[in-house]
Amino acid sequence: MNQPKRYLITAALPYANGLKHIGHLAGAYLPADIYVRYLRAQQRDVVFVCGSDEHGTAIPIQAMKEGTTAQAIIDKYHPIIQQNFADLGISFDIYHRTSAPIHHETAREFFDVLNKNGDLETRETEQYYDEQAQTFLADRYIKGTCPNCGNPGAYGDQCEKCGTSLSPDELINPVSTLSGNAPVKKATTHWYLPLNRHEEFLRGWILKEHGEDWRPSVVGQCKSWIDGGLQPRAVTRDLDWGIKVPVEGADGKVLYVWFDAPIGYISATKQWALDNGKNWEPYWNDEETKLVHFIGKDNIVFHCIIFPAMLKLHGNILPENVPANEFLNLEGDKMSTSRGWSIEMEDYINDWIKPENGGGAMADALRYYLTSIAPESKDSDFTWKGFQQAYTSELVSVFANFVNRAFVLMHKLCGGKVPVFHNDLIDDQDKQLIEEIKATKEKIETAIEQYRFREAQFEVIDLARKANKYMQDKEPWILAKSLAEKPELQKQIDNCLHLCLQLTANLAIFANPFLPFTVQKMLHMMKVVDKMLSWDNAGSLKLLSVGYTLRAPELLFRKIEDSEIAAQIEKLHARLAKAQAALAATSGGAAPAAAPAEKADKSAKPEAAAKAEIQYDDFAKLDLRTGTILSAEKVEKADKLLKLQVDLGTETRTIVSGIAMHYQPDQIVGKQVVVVTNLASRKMRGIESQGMILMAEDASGKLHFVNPEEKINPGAGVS
RNA sequence: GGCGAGGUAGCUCAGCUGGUUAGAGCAUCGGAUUCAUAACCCGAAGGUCGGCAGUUCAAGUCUGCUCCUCGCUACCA
Repeated sequence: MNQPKRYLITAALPYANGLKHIGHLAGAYLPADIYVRYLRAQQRDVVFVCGSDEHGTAIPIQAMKEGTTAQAIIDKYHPIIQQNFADLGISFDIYHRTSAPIHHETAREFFDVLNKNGDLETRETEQYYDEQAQTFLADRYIKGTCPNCGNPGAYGDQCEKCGTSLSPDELINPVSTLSGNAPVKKATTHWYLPLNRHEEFLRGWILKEHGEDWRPSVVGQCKSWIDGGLQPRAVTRDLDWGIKVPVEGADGKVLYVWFDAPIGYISATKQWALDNGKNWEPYWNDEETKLVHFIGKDNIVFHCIIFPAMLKLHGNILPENVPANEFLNLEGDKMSTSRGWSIEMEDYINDWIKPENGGGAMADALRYYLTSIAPESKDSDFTWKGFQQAYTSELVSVFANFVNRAFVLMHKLCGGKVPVFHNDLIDDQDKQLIEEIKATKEKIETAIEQYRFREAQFEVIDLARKANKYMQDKEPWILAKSLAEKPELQKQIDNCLHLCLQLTANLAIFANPFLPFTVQKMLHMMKVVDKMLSWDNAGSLKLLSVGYTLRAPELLFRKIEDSEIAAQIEKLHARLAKAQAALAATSGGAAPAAAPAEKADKSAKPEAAAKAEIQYDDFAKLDLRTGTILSAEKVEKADKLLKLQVDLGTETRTIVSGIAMHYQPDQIVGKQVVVVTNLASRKMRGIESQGMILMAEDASGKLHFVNPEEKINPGAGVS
C-alpha cells in the first residue's frame, strides 16, 4: 500500500483500574502520536483512536477493595487518564470508553455476526459456582492457597505474591470472595472462538505476507504461538460486569474482556464519526485504509492473532502493521505500579509540566527522552540522569541553542528582520547546508514510515547539529567586527542568517511530530501560523519572508538542576519503600519478589488474605512431621522443581518441591524440614511426590525452610 | 525444559545480500572560541563485535555448540 486513502491508527486501550506509567507512554501512545502528527502534517486522512478499557473482572474487584462500585472506579480513572494523555500532548482524535452504549451495541453486533455465521462454538464446562450468591465465579472471584508459593490469598487466575498464572482448579481450598463459602462445581455453557480453524490463514498472512515488514520480535512471537498450536478461546464468561451476551437465555454471561476491548477501536471510530459528521465505515471496511495498531509486547497475541481472526470473520480490514514495543525499565528494574517502582504519567505531570515547573516544554522533554530510548528492538532503561543528560546536551545544547543563536544574531546583526539572501554570494557551505535540509526530510520520512522513531528524532537533532557547525564556520559575529571598514561584509552576514532562519523554520516542521509544544513556541517567535508546519513545506527555503520582523528570542527550555534530578531519584526510592511496607502489612509480611509488571498493574494490591476460621478438627486432619533431607536433585526439564528424598524416621519418601529457584540441591542436604505427610500424592514431571514441604516466604519473596529450633529426631509429629 | 527476541566502545544504538584501518550521538580527556541556557566548534582516547569451534582467499555479518538478559510457555502441593 504505497499511498493509502486513509489511515486508522490505534493505541492500546488502557485498563481503567489505575494510573498509567511512562512505560506505557513510551511503548504505545508516544510512538503512535508521533506517527499521527507526521501523517497529519502530510494532510493525510487520519483518525487516531484510543479509550479506556472498562470491563473485565479487575474492575469490580478493585471496586470491592475501594468499597465502591465498578462504575465509580471507571468514572474515576477514565477522566484522569484522558487528561494525563492530553497534558503530554498525545493527540487522540477521540478518547472513548468501552462502557459507552455505542460500544456495547457494536460489540454485541460483532458477536452476533460471528455466532450466526457459525464461526463460534459452544462448549459446556464445569465451573465454580457460589450457591449463596447464585452466580458463577470468575477466576478473580475465587481465592485460595497458591500451589506454588503457599500464599493463602492467591486468586483463581494468578497468585500476586509469586506472579504465577493459575487456574481456579489449581487453588488449594478455594473460597468464593462473594460469600466466603467454598464454591461448588456446576455446568455452564460458553462460546468459543475456534482459532484452530484459522491457522492456515494466520500463517500465510503473518509469516508470508508480513514476515519482512513487521518487526522481528512481533513475527517471531506470532510464529511461536502458531507453531504451539492454536486452541479455541472462550469468548464469554459468567460475570455481571461487561457486555451482555446477545443470545436468548444467556443471562449472567458477558463477553470476555479480551473480545470486547479491541472492538473498542471500532466503536471509538463510530463515535468520532458521529461527533464530526463523518462516515466511519470506510475506516474499517475499505481495503485502501491503512490500519496500524500501536501496542506493547504484552499485547502481540491479541492484535496479531486473535483480533485479526475476528476482523476477518466479521469482514473488516486487517492491520497493515503492529509495531509493538518492548518494555521500558526504570533505573535498571522492571517498572511496576503495584510494586511501587514506577513513574506515573500523573507524577511527571505534577512535578514537571505544571506551568510553574516548565509547562509544555517539559512535556516535550519527556517525549524527547522517551523517544530517544524507545524500546523498539529490546527493553530499554529510563534513568533520571539519562533524562537530564539527553535533555541538556541534545535538546537544549544543540537544538534550542541553535534556534536561540539564530534569533539573537538576527536581532543584533540584521535589525530584527529576516535578511535578504544574495544569490551571487552563495558558496559551497551554503549549498551543502541546503542539501542537508532536503536530505533530512527524506531521512525522517523513511524512518517514520518504518516506525523507527528513535532514528527519525535523531535526524532532527542532527540537522540542528549541522546548523550549529555551519554557523560556527561562518562566524557572522566576527565579520560584524570589521563592518566599519568593510561594509560589504553585511551581505555575508545576511546570507548566513537568512539560511539559519530558514533552517529554523524547517526544524519546526521536522520537530513537530516529536516536540509539539516547543514547536508552537517557535511558531510564535517566527510569527507564522500552524499551516507552515505542513510537511510539503519541509525543505523549502522560503518559509520566512525577507524583511519580515521576527519576535525577540525566548528560551525554548529551562535548565534542569542536578538537585531536581536527585530529588526525583530520592522520591522514587521513597515510594518503593512505602509500597513495600504497605504490601508487607497487607499480605502477612511478604512482598512479591518480582511480580511481572504488566500483570501486577492489571490487578490491584493484594489484600489481607485471612483464611476462613476453622475448627480444631480441621487442623487435626493434617499429619505434619519433621523430616531430614537425605538427597536433592534438580528435576529434568523443570526450572522450579527439586526431587528430594526425605527421611521421616520410619520411612523415606520422595517429595518434589518447587524450591529450585531458591536453593541449590547440595545446599539443603541434611536440612531438617516439616512435611505434610498425609497429602494425597501427585505426579509431577513423571515423578510421584509423596508429601509437601512447608516453606515460609520473606519480604523479598525468598523461600525459607520451616524447621525445629534444634535438630530433633526425624518423624516427630508437629502440632 | 520448549519457543521467540536480543547480546557491537562507559551509556543509547547503526552496521543491507560476508570484502579496505568496525561507525554515530552522549559521556570522558585535550584544544579553540564567545553570537548563544559554560552552550557551540575542532581533536583525541575508547571495542579481541558474549564465548568456542567450523565454512571461506576473506566473518560483527554464514553454520553448529555454548553462556547471559528479556518475553511467552511447560512444570509448580
